[in-house]
Amino acid sequence: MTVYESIKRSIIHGEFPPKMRLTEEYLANKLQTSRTPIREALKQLESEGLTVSMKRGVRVRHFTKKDIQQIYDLRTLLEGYAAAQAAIHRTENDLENIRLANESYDQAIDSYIKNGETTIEDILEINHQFHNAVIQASQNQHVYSHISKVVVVPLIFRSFYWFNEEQLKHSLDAHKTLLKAIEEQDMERARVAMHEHIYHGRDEVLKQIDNIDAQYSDGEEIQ
Amino acid sequence: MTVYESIKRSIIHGEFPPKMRLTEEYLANKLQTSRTPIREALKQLESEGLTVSMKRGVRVRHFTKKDIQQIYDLRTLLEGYAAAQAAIHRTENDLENIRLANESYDQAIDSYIKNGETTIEDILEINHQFHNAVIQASQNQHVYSHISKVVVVPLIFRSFYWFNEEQLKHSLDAHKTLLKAIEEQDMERARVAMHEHIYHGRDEVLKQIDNIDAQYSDGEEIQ
DNA sequence: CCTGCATTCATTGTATACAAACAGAAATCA
DNA sequence: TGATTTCTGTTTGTATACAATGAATGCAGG
Repeated sequence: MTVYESIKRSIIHGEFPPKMRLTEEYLANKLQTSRTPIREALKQLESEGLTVSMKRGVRVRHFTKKDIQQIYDLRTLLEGYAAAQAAIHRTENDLENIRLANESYDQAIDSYIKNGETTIEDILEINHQFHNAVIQASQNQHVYSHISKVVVVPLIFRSFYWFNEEQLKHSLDAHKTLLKAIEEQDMERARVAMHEHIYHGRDEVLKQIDNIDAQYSDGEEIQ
Repeated sequence: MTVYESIKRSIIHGEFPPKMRLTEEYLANKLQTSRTPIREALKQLESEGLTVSMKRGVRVRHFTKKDIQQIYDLRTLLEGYAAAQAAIHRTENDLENIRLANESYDQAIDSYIKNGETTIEDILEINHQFHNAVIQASQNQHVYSHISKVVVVPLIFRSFYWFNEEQLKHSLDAHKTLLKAIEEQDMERARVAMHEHIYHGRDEVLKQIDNIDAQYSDGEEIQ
């Protein structure tokens, strides 16, 4: 794992919480390396928006509720577009990949509900694979980099997630609707299916944020 | 000007042409600095997609015609969204900024046509200000970072641009239509106006690329 | 007690030395 | 001759020393 990936992981997993100051020496010590690779990694993280730098030093970015809303709006737009394009441009091979990811997702949720070995982390990962398969099928190489930027942020709130059986099944249904629309090359239905799917996720996350913690109100600004 | 800005500028202005290898020492020499700041800048540029790194070293990214098409599609999507949001959410202050930028644009084009002191570079800059004013009015802080990523790439082909009187006036009309839609809070008309505006630009750039140079065919891949 | 200034400390910015890795040339052997 | 290996030079990766710069602290004067 590179230095960059390691820091990113720590941010996403909440080990480095929002607003935490990241000094170079601290990170260098923690990751058993020198400051040079740390600085490079921090520059990358900053241009991806996961950190903010001030006159002196850099902090983990704090996202307000408003940020989450806006980021989800962009994600809806971008993934909706990807789904619509996938409906038109998908090859047979792409279709096969989406079907496979869909099956894995089906099984994972089944296993999770039946108290199998599957964890929430597994489900998130397989969900991610399904979405990636759709993006791949859109045949637009550039859309991926934009989507990955908006996908990461809500993961920071992962610890809040609470998936009940109903939500998971709802999500599975959404994937199936989407798959069908892409199979039938129905651009608009694909877009709408993706829109609804993501908006549903957005609502869930926002609800959780509201319930569990008040520190994400819009009042506070990113330092 | 920071090291990062300087390298970026050189890429955009074609001084560092596509596929050119950028060695750290060369850049350090050229910019009269050491390798450390150069490496940081290169990492940033890479995560913005302006360079590609190989096993050894980094090169200026080469964009094919297909890349340009896809990037313009994304720009259309994103700026169209920004325009629609601006129509709903713009404040009076935003409106004033857009109007001002529009006026500057009007004057600049007038001056350019009448062989005033205004250059194409000036017009590009003022056009940019107008678009930024619209993005600002959308009230979505995050959309800007995505748009700036897709706006930069076509600039690399700036040397191909050929603006005739007709095109400039067409562009000015488009801005005015957009401004009106935003004034009247007509979301859909704002979106459509922006879509058409950008698609027009896209067509022009693609036409120029076709005419002037054959090296951007899809066959070649980015090394 | 508060405000402005100076000193001190922590941390970042930059340069540079050295180690590691890769690419290309040269040499060796079949 | 052609393939494979070894050697060599160039360029990147990492560590570290030192310089520069904010931030914090304390002190003096109003």
